[in-house]
Amino acid sequence: MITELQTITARVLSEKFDCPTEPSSVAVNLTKDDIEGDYTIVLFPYVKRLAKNPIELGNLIGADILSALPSAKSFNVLKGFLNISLSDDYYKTLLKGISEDADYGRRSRNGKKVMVEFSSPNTNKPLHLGHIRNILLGWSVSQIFDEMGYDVIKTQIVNNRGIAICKSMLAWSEFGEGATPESAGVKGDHFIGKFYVEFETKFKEEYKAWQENDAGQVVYQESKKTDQSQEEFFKAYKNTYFNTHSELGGKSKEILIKWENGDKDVLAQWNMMNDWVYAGFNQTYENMGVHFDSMYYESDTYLLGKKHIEKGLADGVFYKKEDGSVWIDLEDQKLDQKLVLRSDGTSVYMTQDIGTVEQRYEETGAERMIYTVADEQDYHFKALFAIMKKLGAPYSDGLHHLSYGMVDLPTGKMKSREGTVVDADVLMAEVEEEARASAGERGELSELNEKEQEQIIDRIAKAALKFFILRVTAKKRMVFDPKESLDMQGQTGPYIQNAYVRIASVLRKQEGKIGDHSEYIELKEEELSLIKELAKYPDILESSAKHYDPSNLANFCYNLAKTYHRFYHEVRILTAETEAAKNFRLDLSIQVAKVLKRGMYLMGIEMPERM
RNA sequence: GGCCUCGUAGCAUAACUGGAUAAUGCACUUGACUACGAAUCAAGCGAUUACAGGUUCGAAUCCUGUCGAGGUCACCA
Repeated sequence: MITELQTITARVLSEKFDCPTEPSSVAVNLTKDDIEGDYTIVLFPYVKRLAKNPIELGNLIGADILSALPSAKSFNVLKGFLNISLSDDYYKTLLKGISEDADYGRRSRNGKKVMVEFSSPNTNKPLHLGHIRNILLGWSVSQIFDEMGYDVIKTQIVNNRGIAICKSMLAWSEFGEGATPESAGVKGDHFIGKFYVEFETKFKEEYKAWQENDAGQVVYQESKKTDQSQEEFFKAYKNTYFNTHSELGGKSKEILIKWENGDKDVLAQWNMMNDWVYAGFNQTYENMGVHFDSMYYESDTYLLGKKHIEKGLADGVFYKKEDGSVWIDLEDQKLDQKLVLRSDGTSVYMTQDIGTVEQRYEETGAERMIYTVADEQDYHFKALFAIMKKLGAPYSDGLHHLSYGMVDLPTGKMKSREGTVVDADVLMAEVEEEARASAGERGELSELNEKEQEQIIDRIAKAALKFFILRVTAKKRMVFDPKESLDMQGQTGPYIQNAYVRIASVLRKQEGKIGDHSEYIELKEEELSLIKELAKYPDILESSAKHYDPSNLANFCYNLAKTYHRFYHEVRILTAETEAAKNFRLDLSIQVAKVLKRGMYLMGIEMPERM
């Protein structure tokens, strides 16, 4: 419809006013709610160019549109805006189209592959609120791309190596007394996380004791800067202490070296402990309703990329310093000089990422790759993509960093050191408890068996949590109030589910097939609004994919549900004035339910049939 | 300090990506269950879109400056 209006307007302007205009340059918007009309053409640009009265110009164009476009019913001109109203018949046809399309909004397969990376946890800590946002975004964007016709490969890279995991291993060996997640009755990831924390605690004690004894004091007196307090000095010295003096630090580094040398015992312990963690993660993923198509482990990828460095050196993309380290100059992109290989020839983070991208492209042929990573890494990905472009990677334009803002608590930032991290499992359990309580109060589920009740409660709880997070524009930093995520009323996931449940309930009471409604001609305001809302859906999907942002879709689902709730209050369905009206409203309700269910599904939210 | 984000009612978020009188929810005040499900609906209260300039017919949105918040500037990942 928009293109038709653009074409006609451009033609009128070109032919009648000798004002050549590109159809695509004509601004056509949906008319504001409180103004009569459906589509609005913005006339200001032409008013100026033609030095014409906007009302006059609008009337002329409007008249032409009316005669050229059968579905146009009337028009009005307000200031420089030409508002076109479309006929009820047009909207009935629109509904018919939606009704006949079982996969409304879904595009046919385009044969292109896109790889979406998300979650990407460390194996020494359980998942937390930040991961939840990451996972929901990654999952949802994956689903939306799938809906847009892509073949999507959902993947994650697990950071399962390095000094951090060695700390957990050491703590387990020293203080674990052979315990396992099973014997302790703790989920594997939490079990390991506990040992990581224990390491840090013991290390802190050790460091503190050292500071107070002679050895520490000597170092302080010898190495301090002038005017540096003891406290400041030791804070800054912590890493050096870990690397040079600490017994615990030495032991964990020893483990790391053994790991790198392929020591059998160390690898066995590492495998065992990682398996515990993976099992824990998988439980959380399952609870969140997500899964992955492929996995990458840093232990496999951390050496990748070196050969690309060599090739880049040969091609003159990189340069070598005297000490043997390899760099790239990105100053032409307003980025800095960036290290890509250490002087001892070992990899850095960037080396590894270069290697991993190349590997993924070789393995899958994906021409687009989306990295779901928090915005603190904006710089890193800018640099990575710039490097890939300079290396001449054919897919470099298809690389995208799905950067999202950190999640803050009402009390401020989440800090693991201060114990203010919101654990993913704990949070989900809390929301579930709240959903159970409200369901219990309402009593609608009492006739169902326990298993059915639990499934519904689970869906309501997940809807509340997921919608709460996904409705916020991805790149924006957001404040997460755990209390508000427990809300089930107002602008929430359960509100949307409720609209669906109402429809399901009406349909249960309707007996027999829904008949014809072609006789129902004059549509009510509430019915028209619903069709207009439904008609937006394909555009919403497209823009969500274009901007890598499910929040469009989330807000759309809310608006559709809201429009339906209003319709439901204003209009009788099963006891409608005529049979045709009843059939029409049933059809309309079914389409709303269909779109709500699909839209929410794309965000990983399931609809209950009752609640 | 350089670079990158972001400042919208008490709070949390929208605004079709430059369009009309800045929208929604929470909270607060009212009203609507003998009604196809009240996790709902209707009405009210609440904003100089951080501030100051500029561009434009038109700015929350673009440009400049100021103030404020965060991130990042590792031979860590």
